Amino acid sequence: MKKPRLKFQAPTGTRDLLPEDLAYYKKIYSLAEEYAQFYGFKRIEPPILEDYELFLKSTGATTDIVEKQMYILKTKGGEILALRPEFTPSLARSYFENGMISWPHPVKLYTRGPLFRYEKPQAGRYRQFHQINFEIFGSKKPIAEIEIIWIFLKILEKLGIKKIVVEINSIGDSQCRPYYKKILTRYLKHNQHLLCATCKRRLKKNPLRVLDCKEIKCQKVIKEAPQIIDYLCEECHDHFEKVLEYLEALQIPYNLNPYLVRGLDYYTKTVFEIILEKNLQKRQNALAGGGRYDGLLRLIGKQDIPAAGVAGGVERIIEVLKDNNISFEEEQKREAKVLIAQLGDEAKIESLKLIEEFWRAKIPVEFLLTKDSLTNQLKIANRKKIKYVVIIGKEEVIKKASILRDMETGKQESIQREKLVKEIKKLLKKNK
RNA sequence: GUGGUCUUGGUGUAAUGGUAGCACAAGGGCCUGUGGAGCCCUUAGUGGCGGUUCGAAUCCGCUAGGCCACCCCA
Repeated sequence: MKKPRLKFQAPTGTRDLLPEDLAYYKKIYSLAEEYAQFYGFKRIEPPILEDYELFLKSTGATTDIVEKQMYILKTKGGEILALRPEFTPSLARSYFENGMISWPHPVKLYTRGPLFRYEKPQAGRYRQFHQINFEIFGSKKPIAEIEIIWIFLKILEKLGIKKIVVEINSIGDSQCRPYYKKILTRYLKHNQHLLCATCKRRLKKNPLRVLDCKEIKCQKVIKEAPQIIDYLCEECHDHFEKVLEYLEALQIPYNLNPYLVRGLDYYTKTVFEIILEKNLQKRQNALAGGGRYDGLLRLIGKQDIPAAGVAGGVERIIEVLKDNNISFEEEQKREAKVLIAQLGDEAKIESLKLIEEFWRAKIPVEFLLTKDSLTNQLKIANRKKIKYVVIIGKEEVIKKASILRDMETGKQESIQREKLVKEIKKLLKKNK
């Protein structure tokens, strides 16, 4: 693959979504929306731009996303804004700003749309990408996590994606994590000389992230490291146990991965990724990720509101669909069975009026107002395999008539203009 | 951020240092009011910059972009 060397082209990592691409998006969005509605998630649409600090405070200053992946811009007025790199902070902000705190709880929100992260593009990764996102605000019950995982798995299932695993872990909360952090840090410091350079840095800023490292030398250290699950406080422990129980009961395939910590700061207790079985080993290209973030809303608003959410990557899902030769093109291809051919200016004007009549009758029509020769119009009708052609010329305009030609039989008849649409409707019905 | 690899009309390709060619697509015509075939015409290309050379799509360097991997993640 290459790109045309035009003067202008889409910026790195962005692209035009063409009709065939959009067929996939449409399918995924409509399915997600159906689920959202059925499960009581209200759709909202936050702005693409947000205050830069929103992400700094919530996503976390030491995360990769904030540290190096955000598109940041300064407005004429001097505000510093960011193109949203994820949805959750926006939704949390919106929750407070729009007084959802007085809605019946839990408040369940669904959203979707483009997100932006400045990264090197590669398989299943773009700088502008799309997610579908489900959030539950106001419940600390473990079933909340299960509900969003369940919904997501069902959506994938309905799309025809199989062999999916939920990678899951608990990373504790403000009670137990600080303690674990201390223990882990002590352990890592002891073995600091064995760690890679990045991890030495992580050790100072965000020691949990060391567990995520895939460097072989770090892996050795990590293997022997104390695991968070052994240090969970009673509350977190019970919570996680319940989550796992639910997963078992629902027969959801999962993999308890004690090293899963995820790149965002705000998570508490449950964290998970939904991933293809075959990508499990390398933990590559998660289809979705999420977890619980009981501390996040406090950072944005004034109250402590427990919450959980999941975000799925639309491009990632499409990638899998394509790998499995699942396509939705057919649904998109609803070609017209009628073409209006015209001759002369009067007929062009008449055609527009006629097209509108077809629109009202909900009959899809093709037309070629920019063509002058009837030969060409018929040629195109033929190539597009359109069965009926309506021909309107000067004469027909004057006589308030029209010619209806059956392209398969070659027969044609003159029909009064006002009866035309009705007549075609009848014919189409018969043909079904 | 690091590394690999690729880039010729709209698409698919040919030309291995010496005339940038072919096929398809697109537009038009033969045939101003009747299609499917055929024939003809037109549009349109070596990503960009520089170097080597009498001469560069071809060799070299840089750059941009695509794809991929690492990192990280959706």
